[in-house]
Amino acid sequence: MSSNAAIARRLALMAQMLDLLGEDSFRSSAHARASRAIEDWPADLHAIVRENAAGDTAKARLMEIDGIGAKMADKIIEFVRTGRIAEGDELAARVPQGLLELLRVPGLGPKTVRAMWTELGIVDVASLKAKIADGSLRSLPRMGQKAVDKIAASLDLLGEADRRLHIGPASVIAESLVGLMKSIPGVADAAYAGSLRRGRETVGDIDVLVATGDPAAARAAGEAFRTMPGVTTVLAAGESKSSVRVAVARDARWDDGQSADAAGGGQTVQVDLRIVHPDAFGAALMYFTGSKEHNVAMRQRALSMGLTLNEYGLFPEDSASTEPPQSRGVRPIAARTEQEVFAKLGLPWIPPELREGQGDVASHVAPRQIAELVDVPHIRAELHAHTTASDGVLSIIELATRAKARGFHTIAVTDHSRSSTIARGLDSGRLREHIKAIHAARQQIDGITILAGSEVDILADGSLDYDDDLLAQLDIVVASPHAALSQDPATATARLLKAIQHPATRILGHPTGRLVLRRQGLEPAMDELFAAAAEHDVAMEINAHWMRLDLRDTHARRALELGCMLAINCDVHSPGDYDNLRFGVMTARRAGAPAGRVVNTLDHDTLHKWLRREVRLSPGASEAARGGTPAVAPKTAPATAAKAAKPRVRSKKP
DNA sequence: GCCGTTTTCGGCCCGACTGTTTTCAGTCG
Repeated sequence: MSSNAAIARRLALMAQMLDLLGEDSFRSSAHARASRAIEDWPADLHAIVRENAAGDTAKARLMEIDGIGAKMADKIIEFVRTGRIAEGDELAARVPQGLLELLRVPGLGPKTVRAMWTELGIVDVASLKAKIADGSLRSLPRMGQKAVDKIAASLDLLGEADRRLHIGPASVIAESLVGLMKSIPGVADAAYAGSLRRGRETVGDIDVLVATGDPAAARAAGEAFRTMPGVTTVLAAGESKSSVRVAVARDARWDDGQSADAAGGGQTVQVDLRIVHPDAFGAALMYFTGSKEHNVAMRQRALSMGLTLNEYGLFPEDSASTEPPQSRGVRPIAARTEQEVFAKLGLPWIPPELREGQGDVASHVAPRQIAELVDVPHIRAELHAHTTASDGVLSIIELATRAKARGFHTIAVTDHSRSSTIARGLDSGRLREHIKAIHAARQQIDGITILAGSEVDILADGSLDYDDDLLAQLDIVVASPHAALSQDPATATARLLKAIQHPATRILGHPTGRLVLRRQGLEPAMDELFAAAAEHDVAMEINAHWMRLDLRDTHARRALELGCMLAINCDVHSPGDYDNLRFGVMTARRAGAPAGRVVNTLDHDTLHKWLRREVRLSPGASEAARGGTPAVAPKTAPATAAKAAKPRVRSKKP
């Protein structure tokens, strides 16, 4: 767990314990909000506290984060210095820790769990099961047999509900469902929303929106949704909202048997369907895309303009009425498209990837920066691909043909180096032959340049896996860590720095080696890597495979701030891997990356000059700051290099 | 516990669904 995640988790637990104790709910939500703010914060809070040894400086820096006030900053500092938060320990002493597990049961919230605890002495899953068995759970207020049955069923699925799903398989489910909905007569439109649309690397559920003004079509859509293939449970079935759980297909390449649960069953994911009128589709899409923080900020912005915003549209605010405007027949000012709602709020259309509530609604998101954000059509080259020579399934020609069909001008063949024995890495002799084969393939296909490269292992000591003479013969070297991924941070930092400094290295491939939801990977000092990469003009890769997404969004944002170039590569092993490009692009967009900072968007000549080190592209930290990237700065720039990049979003206390 | 172009006190987003109720509390997103 990264250090920010540890702090975030502690504060989230405190929020839950406050709830269970029946304390002020706003105090609880303040802790929950702080937790979310920290979890997504791009800079390492431990570093901020350590680097600002004077307590007041660290505190001031922390308080620049939206949602962190004086007391929360003190708690963070205390946690960094001692590994504990005294107030959290006191709460933990008052709350049976088994109750926290109960909060994860779908349908059980703090009020109910608190009642179970105080009325019936339930303190954990076991005692809850006992009270269900002896029938005493029914004695709680508003606790009927149906509710008891539901809780009993949920208990069996405990742990499943909060398992997150990779963006790759989630997209497959969402897109097939959107297709199904659009095929229903009378359905005007359908789209997925939620964290999937924002391009988060994992999602907790899938939200799909259907637009229709026809009640019969609405009923048909709901029915089709609840009976589609893969549905294991129907959780809710209303007129405008249904929820189901759907079985997730397993992925052969990454399936190591661990994804099945103890009972041998597969993973499921919750899918929510909302049916709205076409006239309100934009407002609904906006609402269900989130994030929660973004929505709160948007609503607050609306209120400050004398308007009120909900999933039915943007309305004039009428504080005299308690009934919502759409129920009173008030016509919305804007509702049909997202664009018009943003416009009426005086904002440019903010791409979903930037709607994380980190200042995106505040005034400093410039239309120009949004326009410059990298997008899939900008990508003109794939610089990390494998063939049958190592662990790919395509030949050189097949690889190039598919790249050309996508409109790419360059494809780099980068098979594994000799130390990656499991991936059939090439020894020096095979690599020499492979280079010849690539040169021969060039003669067989027009309209695309095939580069002879290698994905060279960064060995545990930071040296590269071939000798310098051989490396010098390659058109491109992607240097990547594959083994020794449990090194301590200091060793990992030195290792990767050495690889960046090697004159042959052009791209640092999947820099941490993490696998999403599977493996933590290396935890080097990212700022040091990015500074070195900017200096040596090495591009930092965003590996687009949904299992890797390495660099992750927050790291990529930091890399841009420190003046690095990025590379977005599919790490192609099979034909379908080219389709992962969008996940890498979304990750880059979440980092605020302009197309001009991604080497894969370069025209042919510039790219090849860069590969030959005839031009330098990395702007470096000071230039990057002047360039105003990334598109959305956090509330304040998290560390020194970016401090000059942006004015503060808004100053808090003087 | 946080926050401020209504503010340093008094607010804090808003609606659907469920299951339990004859009008609503709790959960969820």
